[in-house]
Amino acid sequence: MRRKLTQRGRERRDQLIRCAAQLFAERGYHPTSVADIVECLGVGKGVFYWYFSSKEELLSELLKSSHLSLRRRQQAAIGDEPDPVRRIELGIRATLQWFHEHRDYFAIIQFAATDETFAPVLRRNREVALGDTIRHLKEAIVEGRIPDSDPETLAHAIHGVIDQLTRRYLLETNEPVSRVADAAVSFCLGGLAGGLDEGVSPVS
Amino acid sequence: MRRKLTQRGRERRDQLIRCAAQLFAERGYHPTSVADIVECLGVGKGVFYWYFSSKEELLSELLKSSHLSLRRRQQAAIGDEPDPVRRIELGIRATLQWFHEHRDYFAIIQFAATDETFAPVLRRNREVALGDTIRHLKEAIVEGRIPDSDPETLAHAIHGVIDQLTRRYLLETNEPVSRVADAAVSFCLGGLAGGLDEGVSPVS
Amino acid sequence: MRRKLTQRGRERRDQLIRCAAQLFAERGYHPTSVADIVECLGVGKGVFYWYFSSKEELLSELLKSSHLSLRRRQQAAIGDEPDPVRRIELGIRATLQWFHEHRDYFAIIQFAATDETFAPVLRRNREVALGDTIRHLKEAIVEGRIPDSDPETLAHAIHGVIDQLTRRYLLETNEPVSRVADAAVSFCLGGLAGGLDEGVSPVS
Amino acid sequence: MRRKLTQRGRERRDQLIRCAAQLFAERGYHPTSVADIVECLGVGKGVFYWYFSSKEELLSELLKSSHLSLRRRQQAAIGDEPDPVRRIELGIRATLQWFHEHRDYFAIIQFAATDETFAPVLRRNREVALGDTIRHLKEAIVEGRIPDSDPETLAHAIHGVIDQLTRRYLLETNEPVSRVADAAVSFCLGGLAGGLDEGVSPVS
DNA sequence: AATGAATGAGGCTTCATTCAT
DNA sequence: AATGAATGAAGCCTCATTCAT
Repeated sequence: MRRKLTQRGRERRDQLIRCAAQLFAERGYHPTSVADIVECLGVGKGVFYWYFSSKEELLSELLKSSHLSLRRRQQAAIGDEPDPVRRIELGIRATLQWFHEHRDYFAIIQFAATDETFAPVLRRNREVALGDTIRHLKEAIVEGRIPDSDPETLAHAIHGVIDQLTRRYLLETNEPVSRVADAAVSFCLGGLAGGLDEGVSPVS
Repeated sequence: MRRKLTQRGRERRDQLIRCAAQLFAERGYHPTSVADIVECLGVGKGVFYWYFSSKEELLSELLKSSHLSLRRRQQAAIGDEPDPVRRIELGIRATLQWFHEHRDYFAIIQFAATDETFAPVLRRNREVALGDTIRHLKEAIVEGRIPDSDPETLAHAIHGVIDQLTRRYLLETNEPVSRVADAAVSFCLGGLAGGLDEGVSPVS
Repeated sequence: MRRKLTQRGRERRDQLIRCAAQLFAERGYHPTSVADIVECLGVGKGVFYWYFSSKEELLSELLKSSHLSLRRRQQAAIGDEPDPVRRIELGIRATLQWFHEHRDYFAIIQFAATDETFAPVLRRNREVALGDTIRHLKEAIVEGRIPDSDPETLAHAIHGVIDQLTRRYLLETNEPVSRVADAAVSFCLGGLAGGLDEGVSPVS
Repeated sequence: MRRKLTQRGRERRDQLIRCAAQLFAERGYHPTSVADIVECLGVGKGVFYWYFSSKEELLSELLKSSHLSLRRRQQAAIGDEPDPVRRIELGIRATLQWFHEHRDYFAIIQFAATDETFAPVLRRNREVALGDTIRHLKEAIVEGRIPDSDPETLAHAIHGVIDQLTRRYLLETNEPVSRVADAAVSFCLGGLAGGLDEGVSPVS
């Protein structure tokens, strides 16, 4: 399937992914037909199968590229910040910001997670994402910034908080990102006891 | 669609829900056909539509009844515990225990959350679940047990942690429930700083 | 299938026919299910098959009994009127009156006429109805009251006029029966040239 | 559903309508399945839904196009005949001739008239057909060719005669068209009193 | 007489995918 | 690269009918 695409070709491909993302987000993956996708671009069905070998492949590609995009954003936000706890905080904020700008992807990822077909891609994505967080956590533990406990579990917990707050406050209601980010950071760093802990100042 | 059902009828209905739950969990809602469901019971297709007006209705009923079951478990676990923070902890542990025993439901709920069709039911379920948690949180704040911050947000964060740890350690790997529960409780009460905080002892 | 029915049995049977007639008229024969029919009576499906061996049989019975009812009305209206032309007129008026009171049957008969399954019953009914009209016509020709032409054709034409005017003015609009009857009689007796011909006075 | 069709496409569409017409006429609308229709063309089931959005739509289209065809025939037959009574006669003859050549459509229209679903299309068709007849009748009344009475009612009566005689003599028996047409014209112009009225000679 | 339950063929429609042009 | 057309398996659901009680 790997094709060498011309400039125009790459654009078409992206258009297809974008259209699909919107439709998948609105109606779900299964209820969206290939016909819907190409119709939304006003082209024939052949176009779809020129760029993707199947509907599944399209979603897989979408998942991969969106994850790449999110990760780039996180890395840009973190830069070369030396403090690992601060890096975690910056990562959380960047993630929320990214989801705020790409609401469509949230529902799609959520769905893909329920379908064995896409498990491999998602598994890989999550491995990477967790790896990033775990790296920071380990360093923080080594530096004595946070108590010594299982970093993998902590990473999962952090991602859980982000997921839930994203869903609720970025998608359902329309809270400003910074407020949600403050809450997420606060909870992750201090739990119920946290509040806006002084020791961990918000991004200034 | 409300029908007067005989004893036998009610049993059949439950069998259908159970079969469906298993198949939905294994393959997903859309990929599971009504034919699959009745075949798994060895009955004719008409049986399905005698008890449910559509596949959608079956899932809605499933979501409602599983939520009821989970909530009963939580209430039983909490009993008349006077300490609100302790009630939260007991709720978290009961929830994890329940999901451990009803792994099937997790994936199904996860999927339903991605499909607008089931939004109404899930919304109601979540409203109730959050309401329970929020009640404890408010009391805890009043009693000065935890700092004064938005209880709704805290409740969401707690649920997010539970979700994620459930998915990871109860479904994917096979951690003992108590260990996962300890981690969840610890993170929720103390965040990254938490560890197994002394002030909040695990269920003994 | 012929069963000896108790008094109560005969009533149930009639109730079923009446319910069915109403539903058939509203939605059509095929789109009305046996389930609909028994539900409209609030009884189980067994009842239906106790009185009728099939849905087809019900419609056949309905067609037979309604035809009988119409014919009785015509005979009552005609009484022992000696003038054959007048008898035709009285028959036309009685027919319109009957359809006015049994609008439901019109659509049903109309439908049955399009389905080979019911052709035999309808054929018989029509044979009888035509026979009645033809008898009057022949007598009228013999008596020189109307010119000598094919009475069968004339009978068909008369029935066509009645059909059409019934459909239009008794079912779609809500003209008073007498007015429609006047028009039908006038057209049948005098054609376009007719008007309200003096020689043939309306029922007084 | 409007699609841009190629030449080949338009042909397929017509083939489908023709096949359907034949089957509907033979077995009736409901008893004919989409599967029957495509099988009769030897194509896949998808083809049907490429050209029509539903079985209902197919019948509606069929009703519209057949009505158009009949009307064209009538207009061609009437030409620029100046005498309105003569125009009516020519119209009657053309109609009978058309039905003689398109027997299939008669049963279908008859059925459609019994199903509320198709009422809108048929209503429109009939409105048009009646309008044509009424126009001639009004002119005839103005010119004093026929007595002053309600033209709408007269038009209905005429159509009723045509219907009935068509059904009987063109479909059930196999009378020559001209003889049936003579009878229809005669009855419409002169009623029972008519006979083959001298004043209105048959088409010569 | 009557009921709730069950049957299973068959109906309409969708849709991922392929193909000729 | 792209299109309109075609495929046909499969999906959801209906329904006349039968059966055990």
